[in-house]
Amino acid sequence: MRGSVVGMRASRGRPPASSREVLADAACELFLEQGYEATSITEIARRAGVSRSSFFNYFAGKSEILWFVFDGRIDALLGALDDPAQPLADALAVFAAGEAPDTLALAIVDARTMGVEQELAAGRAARQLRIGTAIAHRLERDGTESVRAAVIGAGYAAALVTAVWEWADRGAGRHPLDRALDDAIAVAREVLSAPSN
Amino acid sequence: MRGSVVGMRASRGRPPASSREVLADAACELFLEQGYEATSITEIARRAGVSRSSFFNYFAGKSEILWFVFDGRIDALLGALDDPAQPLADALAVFAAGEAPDTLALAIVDARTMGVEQELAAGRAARQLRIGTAIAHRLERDGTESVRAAVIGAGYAAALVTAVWEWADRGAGRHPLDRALDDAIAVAREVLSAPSN
DNA sequence: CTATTTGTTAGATCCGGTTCAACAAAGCTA
DNA sequence: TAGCTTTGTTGAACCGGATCTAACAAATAG
Repeated sequence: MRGSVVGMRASRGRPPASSREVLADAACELFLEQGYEATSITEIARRAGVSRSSFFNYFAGKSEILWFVFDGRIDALLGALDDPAQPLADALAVFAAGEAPDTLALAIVDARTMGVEQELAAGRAARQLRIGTAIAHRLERDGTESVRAAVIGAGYAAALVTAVWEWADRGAGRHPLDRALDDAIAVAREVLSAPSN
Repeated sequence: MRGSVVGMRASRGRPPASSREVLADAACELFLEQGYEATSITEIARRAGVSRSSFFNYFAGKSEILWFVFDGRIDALLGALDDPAQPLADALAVFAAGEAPDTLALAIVDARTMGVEQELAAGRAARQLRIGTAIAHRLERDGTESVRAAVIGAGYAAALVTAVWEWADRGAGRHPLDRALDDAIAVAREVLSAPSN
């Protein structure tokens, strides 16, 4: 059974000895056992059976373990926002449809036992701002004044991220994320519908 | 001329050999000369005539040099929001009236030459989220549903922070900050005035 | 003068992150 | 089969931010 991971390897070169999944699983185990801060990258790599150096071939840093799925959604959203033909509502729908951010949900639920509250707050802030400014840029490009655009963008961003948090807090598996996101978007649209969008 | 800094020292013990101001000035000089990342805490301390260890008696970290004035305003805002008697509008006015965040303004204007864009983005995100969630909590306490509260809070927060950025970009000294903030708050209030606040 | 309080300092230590050169395993081509 | 290229792993050194601690210094109160 060669090329074990998924399908056949198409490319040349030495095959990877591990995968993001393996690393992420090992990391989440350790986070639950000892907490996020107390777990060093060296330990994660050791448990995953990989060298510390190799860890950085899979993740740019420790925090990325929590965020990489979520960040994938954000990238998709930003791509959709860049397309002038696609209306804002459709771009937001793009964000709502995507892979479920499991590692993030785990971190949110077990934030206390993981001691990951600091990182979660900082990471959430960075993502929310990224989403908000992207939407704001789009609105500015379409002619909206800058402060107004910032307010609207931040509002939608807060709706999306808050929805993800509430979804995770309710037990990520039990309810579909896309529903929660659609509802949140609807609320935001209602609140943000002052004279001229 | 004893107890040089400000007034007489009331308390016992060894008097401080330096001050936040001295450290901050030395740091800003170095940031402008070599950039933010390239300037180590050791260098800052050396230029200020203080040991590296001592630096941490004045600032919790390198980034705090940029943010401590701004953070003071945020703390004031959060305190005002905690007072149930004080209406939201008044609390926002509290934020608008305060010391001018000079180190931050410098960093914003010279972000490129300082190479401080990363830190500015991350720090801004953290502050904007902090403001936004504080306002949202206040609204929730007053009976607003959570997603709606998050949207409104994030909107006001974005307005405030965006206003500070635009004020700095225009050359912090040339225009009064409080005016810019009042205008931004007005825009936010207008955008966020959907059915039921 | 002594005790207490406050602050400074050097040093060790830890960890995240970067960089680099050496090595290993695969496919491709002859 | 023998190289060559590509891709990936590994160890080691290095840097800087941050924490901690014990020793030292300077002021005041009694």
